[in-house]
Amino acid sequence: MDLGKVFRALADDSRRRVVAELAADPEGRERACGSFDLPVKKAARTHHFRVLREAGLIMQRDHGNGSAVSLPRQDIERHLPGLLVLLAEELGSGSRAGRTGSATAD
Amino acid sequence: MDLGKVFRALADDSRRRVVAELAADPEGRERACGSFDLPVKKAARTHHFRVLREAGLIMQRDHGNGSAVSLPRQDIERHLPGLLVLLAEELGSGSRAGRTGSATAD
DNA sequence: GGTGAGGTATGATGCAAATCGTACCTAGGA
DNA sequence: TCCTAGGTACGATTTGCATCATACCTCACC
Repeated sequence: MDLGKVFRALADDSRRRVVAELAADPEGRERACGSFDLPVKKAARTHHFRVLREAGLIMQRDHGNGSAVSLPRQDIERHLPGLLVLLAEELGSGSRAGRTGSATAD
Repeated sequence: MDLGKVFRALADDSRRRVVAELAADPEGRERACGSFDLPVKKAARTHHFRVLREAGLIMQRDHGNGSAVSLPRQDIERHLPGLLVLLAEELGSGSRAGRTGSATAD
């Protein structure tokens, strides 16, 4: 697992958002690619999913008509322990502060 | 602490190397800025240190004549638990095992 | 005071990445 | 069958970033 690819993938807000939303689901369910509310057009979205895939941060399953992504949690937790929690936390604090009294500005 | 800045900072090999080398020192000592063997000129090195500083990944102390950097370990461990271990590990495995052609980085 | 080494600031340049439009493909429903 | 919706492929454009050369600054040392 290439740390360079991983960090480059996560450097982009849209891509980080995708992984974070997947990580924030306690059930770890698959999500349709179109279900992410990204501020980009279709082509760019496809591009982002490709970058995430090549970094090993998502798995993509093709339905022909549509496709869905999910998180290889075991792989990620083994190679990048703590990362998913981190991303999920950022997501949470972005829309609402839920941390234990630590209001220190990020 | 801005995850975007952190990941963008760590997306660059030279910068990741700096943090990794600092993290790999069990003593957590300060290091002179010039003591890192980076394949770039002075100006680019200054730039990299600035990016790392603004991401909160290093502290820089100025001597007028020279300057030294160190790791705000507590801060990093609190906000990004596990990161330093990860980087130090990459450094260790990178120098021994054949990484994909990164020795020609210039 | 002069010199040299280490850093920084600034402007320019080249490359990689992000985005878009468009064309195309596949599946499902009218 | 035709139409529509979700994805992908490809080319073009733009933006951001890494890098450099150069000039300047600050200190240590002679």
